Parts: sequence; structure tokens; C-alpha cells
Amino acid sequence: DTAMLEKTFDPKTVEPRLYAAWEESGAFAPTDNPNAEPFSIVIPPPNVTGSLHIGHALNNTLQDVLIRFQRMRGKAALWLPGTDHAGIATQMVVERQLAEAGNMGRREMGRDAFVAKVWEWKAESGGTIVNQLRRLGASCDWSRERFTLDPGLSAAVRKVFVQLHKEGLIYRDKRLVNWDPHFQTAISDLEVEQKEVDGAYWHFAYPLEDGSGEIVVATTRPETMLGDTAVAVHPDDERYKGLVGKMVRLPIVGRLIPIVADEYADPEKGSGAVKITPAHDFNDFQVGKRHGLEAINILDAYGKINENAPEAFRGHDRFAARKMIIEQFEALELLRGIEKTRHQVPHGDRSGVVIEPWLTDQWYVDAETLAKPAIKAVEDGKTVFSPKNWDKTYFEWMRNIQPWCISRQLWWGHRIPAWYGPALSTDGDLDYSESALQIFVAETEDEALALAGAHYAAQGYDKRVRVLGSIQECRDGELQAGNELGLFRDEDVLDTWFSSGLWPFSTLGWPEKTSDLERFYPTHTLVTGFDIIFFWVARMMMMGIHFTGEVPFQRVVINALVRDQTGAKMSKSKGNVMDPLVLIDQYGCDAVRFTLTAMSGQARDIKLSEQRIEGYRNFGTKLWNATRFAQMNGCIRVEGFDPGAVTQTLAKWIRGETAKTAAEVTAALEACAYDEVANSLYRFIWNVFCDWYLELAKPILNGSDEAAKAEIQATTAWVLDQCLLMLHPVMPFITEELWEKTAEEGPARAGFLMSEQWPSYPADYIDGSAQAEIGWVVDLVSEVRSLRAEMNVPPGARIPLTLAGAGEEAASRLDRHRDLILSLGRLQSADLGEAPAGSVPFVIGEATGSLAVADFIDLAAEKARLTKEIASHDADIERVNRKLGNPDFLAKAKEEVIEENRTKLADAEAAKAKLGAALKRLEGVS
RNA sequence: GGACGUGUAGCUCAGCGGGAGAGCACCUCGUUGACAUCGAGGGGGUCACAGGUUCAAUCCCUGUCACGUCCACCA
Repeated sequence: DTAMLEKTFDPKTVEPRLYAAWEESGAFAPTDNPNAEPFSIVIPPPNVTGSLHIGHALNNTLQDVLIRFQRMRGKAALWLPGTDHAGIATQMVVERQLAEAGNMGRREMGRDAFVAKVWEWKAESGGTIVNQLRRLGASCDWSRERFTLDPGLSAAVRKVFVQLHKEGLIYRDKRLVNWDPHFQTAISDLEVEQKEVDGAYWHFAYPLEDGSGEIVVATTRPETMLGDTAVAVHPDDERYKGLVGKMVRLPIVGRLIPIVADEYADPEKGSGAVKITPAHDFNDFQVGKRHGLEAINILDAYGKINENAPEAFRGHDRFAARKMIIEQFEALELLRGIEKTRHQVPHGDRSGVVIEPWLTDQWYVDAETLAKPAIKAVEDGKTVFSPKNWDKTYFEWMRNIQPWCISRQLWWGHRIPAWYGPALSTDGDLDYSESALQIFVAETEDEALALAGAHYAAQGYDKRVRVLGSIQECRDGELQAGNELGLFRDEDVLDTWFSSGLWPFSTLGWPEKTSDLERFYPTHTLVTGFDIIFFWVARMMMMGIHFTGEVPFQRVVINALVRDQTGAKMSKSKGNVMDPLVLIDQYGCDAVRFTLTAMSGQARDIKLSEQRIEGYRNFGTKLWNATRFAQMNGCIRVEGFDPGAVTQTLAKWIRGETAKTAAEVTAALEACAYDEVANSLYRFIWNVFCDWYLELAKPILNGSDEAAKAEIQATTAWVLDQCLLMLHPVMPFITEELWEKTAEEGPARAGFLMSEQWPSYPADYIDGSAQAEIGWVVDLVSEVRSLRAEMNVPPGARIPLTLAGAGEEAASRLDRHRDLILSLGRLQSADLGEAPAGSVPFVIGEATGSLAVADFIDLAAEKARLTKEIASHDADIERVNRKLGNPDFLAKAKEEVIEENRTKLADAEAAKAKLGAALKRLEGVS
């Protein structure tokens, strides 16, 4: 004897228990059956500092739905999880913690101690998000969990760097970078966010050296004038023709700078003359190059004015300096105007401070070269985007790609495997000046030493070469005495996205030829957000193709952005964030997952409302109670039950509906049409199985025909199992729990639901005549219910139904299902016969049904109803007649469309005639 | 400036060449054992606007308007 199911499902106790059981059993790992086809996805590694937000919840739910589906299909399904070391983000977190705890800062602490602190932090807090993924039910293979700073992944990073350097695809260059004065590091173009802010154009007059006048320039960044080295005008600008080649005296600074002619100057803008600051503006840098101008860097790493500016400004922040400059221009009576404006200003996406273009040496990847095969792979369909249109975004960026600055002046990350040594001057001195340094790129220090040794030996240097801690140590000491030569390693680390770019193959063991790499690379599907197509997807494509010769994934499924119910982006500052963990606590994980799945349409953002989650929580409850109903009615699974052999129409019908649903859901899952997956399941389980099948089954389950009852019991149990199987990928917990609960009776279960086989049925499970027959019963009952409600017939009143004009089939259907029709329609009788007086008619197929509701009938209301129905048929008739009367339509439309319209016309006319007759009778009565 | 996307019921969205759909909300009715986290019924839309293609347009094309996002640029 088994315990009855509780009235509702209790996610709080069930979820942790089931997850632990799954994980412990090893069910998340891919099967080791060598014949199983591999299916792999790699997780977009969340930042190790992260905590699960709603976007993660969506992205990982979709991945889990996919991987659970493929696993059930018998694939060797691998979902490889891991986290990203997240350079800036993590360094930020730990620095903030140090500050809050009143500890010394990272610079006082020193690099090694600080990095050790970060590792310590990672060991304590780095697992947060990984455990939150478990709460989401994510069936990742945790035994393969990776971290971007793992030894294996770090080795992959070094190998990639060295090889690309050898190939000339990584190089060091001095050019303008986006400099973040808060973090004092370079950042890539992608990490720069343009924000619109209030600003102004300040119009400054620069006096001509010869005293013959002035030239006016405008700027939004007055402080940069400290670094001006020219004024440019357009070569065709008549106003300035005579001035080109003359010199102006830069106010405040006193420097003489030339007026140059350059097409960059736009005569339409401002005065047509533009100040040129090559060291602090990307466009000006190019102008400077063309005219051989000096690039004077006036900022230090903190964004303060440096020693290249007049003393009064030194040490002042750029914005303070801006004010000072404006004041001085005003005082000098050289301020020619202020024009308020709103304009886009670059900000650091992490720091939020204004980014400065700054001239430094950095490492770059030749992205243009790497992008070519990556573009081609998508053009050739080796990797496809879903929805397809995202490939446009990908192409757009890839075809205009710029060199990728990969060095970061941070401590947390992969340190760049480059060592520097001095140049040897002819007299044997070691020259450690910046421009003279020799670069040795190698995977290890020993290799770098060997490279350097060979390099210097070739120049006749025969002393020892060794690695020291810094350039300072190299310059100091007795090295210069000529006894030995010091190398020092690059201080910088790599952009975090450099290692993420290797993720699909580095996590599988590359560069070792591991069996995982062999089996699971290329991965099948990447599920990710569009916001990281550039950051991540593009880079994986470039790196994957370059280093493995194959695309890293066959399909990129782009999921939407989750917004709040008003459509606003969720952000902590707006206070509109929905914490998925709170929602899981409140509604259960399955409800949250189902909601995200159902809302995951293709081309738009998801506006999430709690009501929606509540609704899907109710859906879970509905399934739970359907199971409870089945249990109470002895619907126990039967060993060897063959759904193909059922005899009753009702059983055949639900078998067919189940098969139809399975086909729909399978197709939708294959296409990653997640909303269709959810909607198909919802409709089938609630509207078909619960609303109709179980209601239709009740009379049989309560009846005395034991054979019929047994078949329905077995069928019901079977359908429920199919529901659990199909719903499992989306709602893993409640389905697994029901699987377990229903295992207590009937034949033993093999194991977890999650490890079961995905359903697929023979085509003949769908029986056309059963479909038609139950469809007819459903229509009949619906008509009866509708009329009763409209006529305000009291729910308890049992009324007679007659069917006139019924054909043989309808008559026999009525006979076969009379009990059902009586109970579902709350009827007294249901027989063939003419409509009695005081009855209301409805049309069912070729027949006319009549409900004898004389006691409740409201003549006026009934007339109105009939008139309205007739009018609606009339509208149909008119529209279809117009079509059929059009010779072009008859000549050009497809035959089946014409036939369809003829049928439609006949049906509408017949229905109209029946209702018209009834209306006439009614009018006769009154 | 460029690209992409979106305008369908009060709300959120599906449909996308031949009869306007779902969920929620709303209204009416219903508590004697699956489920009130429920059941039955119902109202509600010139499918943004204007042209065009077609026998036929919510659906395809062009344009307009509105909204969103991304990229670039603005001395």
C-alpha cells in the first residue's frame, strides 16, 4: 500500500534532494557507450565573482533543456561547466575587500602577495555561482569543471600567445589606446561605453606668431590644448589659404605650432580650424602621423597632468586642469565663446570613469587576419546563427575589425609570456632604454632564457643571461659591469577574453590530444547572449579555427535579454532586478525554468512578470494533481503495456494526441524553438490531457465495465509517463519526483527519469477515426455547455438533448458515448429526434442539436442569439460567394483552396438554414 | 550616419499568403473527493499608417511614422 501524494508539490525539500542524488549518481556525465553520438556544449563561463542573475538563469535553463533532451535521446551529452577569472572584475572585488577591511592596498602589498590574496578569495567565495547553477537544476558535468586560470588552460594560453607571436599575428606596438585612469590599464574598444553627457564646445583663439591675427579652434576637452602640436585647416578652405604654413603661439604653453592643411578638418564644423593633439585623440594621432607632428603626452596613468605641461598644471586632475585652462583663456581674453551641447563621451564599462586616449606600448592581436577564415566559416554555413539574422551583427563587426589590444596593466590574469633584454651597443654596454629593448616570447622562462642566450651569443656576447624581477633590477647592480645580463618579464596580463576565446578547446584538454578533445570538439551548440557576440563568440571563432582547423561550434543560439515587466533593462541602480534565487524559493525552480523557456521567443527581449511565473507554478500543480487523480483511480503502469494495441476510441485518441505532442516538442527542441516547446507541453498536459481526456475517462473509471476500465487505467498511466518524459527537460524536479512516486506501484523503474529514453512513437499511433470521433464528442459537449451558460440554465438542472438530421456515424457516436455526453453536458437524456417545442438549437456537423430548456428560455435573448449567429454565417456566405464568383479566383487559385471554400459555403448555408428555421419557429411561438 | 529588430485583444506575446490566436487581466456562473495554485462559459482587435504585387495581403515589396538595441562619429 502506497502513500497518497500530498496535495501540492513541495519544491523546497525535493529540489536539493534530487539534485544531490543526480549528481552523486554520475548521471550528468556523458555516457561511456562508445556508440553514442557525442553532443557537447560548453557553458559561457560566468565570472568567478558573479552571482546568478536572471540572465544567467535564462541562458543556463536553455542550455539545460537542450542537454537533458539530447541526453535522453541517447547522445553522449556533455555540458562542460566552468568559470572565468574575470581580470578587472575580480581584482576590483578583492581590492575593495582589502580596503573595507582596512588592509594595505595592492601596491603596498606587492604583486605576489596580492595575487595570493585573490586565490584565497577565490577558494572561499569563488564557488558561489557554481552552486547557484546547481539550484537552477543545471545538469553540468561537474567532474570536468574548468577555470580559466587552471594550469591546463594557462598552458593553452601561453602556447597560443607564443604561436601567434611567431606567426606575426601578435605584436607589440606604440599607439593610442583606450586608457582607464581608474584602473590604470588599457582596455579594448569593446570595453568602452559611449555615454551621452552634458558638455560644451569652448572656442579658443590662438594668436598667429607674426601678430597678424588669430585662428579660432573649438574643443570639448580644453585641457588637451596643453598637448597641441598643430592647428589643421582644410586644404580647400579659402578662409585659411594664406595661413597654412604659418605658426601660432599656443597660449599658456607658449609653444610655436604650425598651421597645417589636412582633409580631416571639416570646413562646415565650427570655425573650420581644428586643434591637433596627437597624443590624446585618435583622429589627431593620424593627422600627426601624416604631418610628422610630435605627440606630446600630457597625462599620467591616473589622468593627471604630467611634467610635459607647464608647472602650474602638473599633478592636477584632467578635469581640474580643464577648469584652469578655461579660466586662463578667459583671463587672457582668448575665450571666443562657449556652446553648450550634449555629446557622447567614452566611459570604462567597469570603472565608469571617462576614458582617455593615451599613448603607450601594448600587445595587439592582428584580428583582421584571424577574422578572415572566421568570416568564411559563417558564410559557408559551417557555423550557423539562430536566429539567423545575428550573423549580420557578426559579419558587420568582423569585416571592420580593428587590432585587438590584449595587454592589461593588471595583476590578476595570465601574465604575458614575454621577456625583455637590453640591446648590446657596439662597445659592449647594455642598453635598457625602452626603445632599445629586445623581446623574447616563450612559453616558459627557460625557453626565454635559451632564446635570449642564443640571441646575445650570436652578437658575440658570452656572459650568463638570467631573469630578474624588474627592469630596475636589470639596470641596477653589477650587471652593467659586464658579468651577466638580466632579462625581465612583461608585467602585464592578458585581456580576460583572450583565454575565454580558447574556451571550447582549452577546456577539453588542448593542446594535449585528449580523448575528450577528440570526442567532443567541435562542440555542437553554443547558447549565449547577443551582448557577447563580439567579445566572445567572434574570438572563439577566430581562435578555434586558427588552432584546431575546425569551427568551435556548429550552431550559435542567441538568447534574448531579460527585462522587467515594463521593458526596462534590469539593473541594481534601478532597483528592478529580479533575483532568480528568490523566485526559485518562492515558486520553485521548475516554474522559473518553465517561464523562462516559454518566454524565450526568438527575436525579442523577455519581459518577465511574476504573474507569469505563478501561472506556470500552477501548471506544475496541475500535473501533480492529475497524477494524484490517476493514483486514486488505480491508474497503475502495466508491465509490457502496448499503447498500439488499445481498443477503445478514447484510448486511441489520447495515444494519438500524445504522439502528436511528442513530434511537436521534439521538432521544437531540435530547432531550439523554446517557446513552442513550452506551449506544446502546456496545451497538451492541461487542455488536452487534464481538461478533456481525464474528464472523458471518469465515467469509464467509475463504471462497471472492468475490461474497459483496465485499459483506460493502463493507458492513463502510460500517458502520464509520457508527460513526465517530455516535460522533464524543462521541469526536471517535479517530473523526477513524480517518476519516483509513481515507481512505488507497478513494474520497477530502471532508474532516474533524467536517464530515460526520449519518447518517439510509430506513425500509426495517430488514428484518424478516433481523432474525429472524440473531436465530435468534444464539440458536442462544448456546444451544450456554451448554450447552457448563455441560457442561464442552473448548473444542477438536467435537461434533455435531441439530435435531428444526424447521419449514421453521428448516431452511432451518440450511442457509443451517451454516458459521457450525459455526464459532461449535465443532460437528462441525449437521443435522436426532432426538436421539441421550447428548445434552443445548435449545429453539430450535419445534425441539429436541441436543448429543451423551455423553463429557462428567454425569448428575446434567444432570438437575439439566433439572429447574431445567422448574421455571422451570412457574413461567411457573402465573403465566400464573392470569391467563388470571381473567375480569376476559380482560374488561378489552388484546387484544394477552391474546394475548401465550396465546403465552407455549403456548411455555412446549411447552418444558416437550420438556425433560420428555428428562428422562424420561435417567431411563430411569440 | 550605418545596421538589426519591433509595432496584432487592456497587458505579455504567438501566427506570417486563402476562415484573427494563446496566457494573464476582466465579466458571469460553479465548493458533496485530482486540482479554488480549480472548473464551465463570455466580452474584447479596420493585425501602426499609406501605396504596390497578387485571383486573394495581418503575412510579400516600397515608403512613412513610432519604439528598441548595437556599431561608428561629432574638433
